[in-house]
Amino acid sequence: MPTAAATRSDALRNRAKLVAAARQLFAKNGVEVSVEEITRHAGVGMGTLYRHFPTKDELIDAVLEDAFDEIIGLAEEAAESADAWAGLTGFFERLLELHAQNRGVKDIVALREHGARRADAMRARLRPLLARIVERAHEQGTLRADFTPDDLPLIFWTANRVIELTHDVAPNYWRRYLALLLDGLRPAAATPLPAAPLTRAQLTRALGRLHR
Amino acid sequence: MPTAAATRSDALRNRAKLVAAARQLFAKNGVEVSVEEITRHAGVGMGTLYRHFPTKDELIDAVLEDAFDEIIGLAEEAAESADAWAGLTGFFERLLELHAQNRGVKDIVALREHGARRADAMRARLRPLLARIVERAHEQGTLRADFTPDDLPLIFWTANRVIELTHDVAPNYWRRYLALLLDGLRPAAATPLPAAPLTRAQLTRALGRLHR
DNA sequence: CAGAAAACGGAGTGGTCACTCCGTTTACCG
DNA sequence: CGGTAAACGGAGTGACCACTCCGTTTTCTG
Repeated sequence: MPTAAATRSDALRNRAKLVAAARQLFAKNGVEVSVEEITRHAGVGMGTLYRHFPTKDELIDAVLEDAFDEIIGLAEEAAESADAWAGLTGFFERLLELHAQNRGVKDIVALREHGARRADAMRARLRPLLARIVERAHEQGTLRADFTPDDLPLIFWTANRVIELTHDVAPNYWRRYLALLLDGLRPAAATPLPAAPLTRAQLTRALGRLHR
Repeated sequence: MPTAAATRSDALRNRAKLVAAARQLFAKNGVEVSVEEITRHAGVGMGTLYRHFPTKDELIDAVLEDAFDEIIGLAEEAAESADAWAGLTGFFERLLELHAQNRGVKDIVALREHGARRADAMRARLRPLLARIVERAHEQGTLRADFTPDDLPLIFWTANRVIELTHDVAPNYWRRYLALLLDGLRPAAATPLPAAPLTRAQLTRALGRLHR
């Protein structure tokens, strides 16, 4: 009776070393660090990396799994908040703090089609949570009525840009940007908007552009 | 009496062909088109390009000269507007329209240190004009008091990001974003901001990050 | 403890890019 | 025209990237 071959101990060890090295490097420099640098940090060869992960994106996916969970947690917490506006703004503050201290996070939303199983799953779980917060904020009259859940990526995209540009130089400047933008989302500030929100299909296609 | 050698006619012609080809390609695809593609479109060899322009950035600089002038023109027009708020918002609308139809424009602010003589000059001319508009809007009470001229790049940076991501898919979506953000800049919308504006030095360093 | 299967490492491949070098062609002057 | 300096073109260079291939080493099993 042929037992399904158990994974060898060195294989397990090396996989763990790779993930640990990648986690550290992604946090410091974003996912664009070269695979060569990752293997060097992990003390293994290129072949080892590509035996464990068919592609760099798959490694990214594996490394960012924790971050996925953390983000989902933030959204669940936000959805439970009695004050929907506070929940929404708090969610963005936390999410962007995460990005500010871990540059890998910014790419979570953006992983390429292929190695993005977990990222897709995360987005799918996130969507209804955020939709509910927006809906409840509308009901509570604390969010302008013409703002839709599909406008949310706008906040993430643009604040990420601010973080990328200013984090090394003024690590809290993004908070100023976020405050300015949020002030425009209050019902009292609303003036008629000149263009429609994105459709789901448009949003998906825009997501594809996130990679350079 | 040795006359200073007059430039040969073919050299002049080829230089013009290069600039024309680059202008067209930059507008359609942004400045990241390869030099090989530029020479192919111009119908000249690589050597010819690099005899006329010591570096790709110098070529970019030459090509975007017109756009520089156009932007300065927009700012002057805005500075003359009696209603400073209308001038400011109009300026950004026009500037971003320019970007939406000419992808090269987005890089104007960002040219690398070296081949950026003209870009630097443009920024230097732009700064006092924009500072005046902001000041007058403050006087007229149409812009929140805690918004400074050094916060203006925020609008450009973030709106550019929206254009890059959505232009092919929803060419006017950036207008929606701009409207949301501007609604946050009105005095009535203002809540206290959690972080200071960038200093001039910080701004300069952040500019350096614009190139990926 | 032996030998087969599994895992390893890292030089090598193929792609892209900006930029260079030099044999060939062209324009201009007398 | 004819000779010469200027300008030309494009294959080649080197740097970087993700990814592959295969001779060598390690682990585990009987």
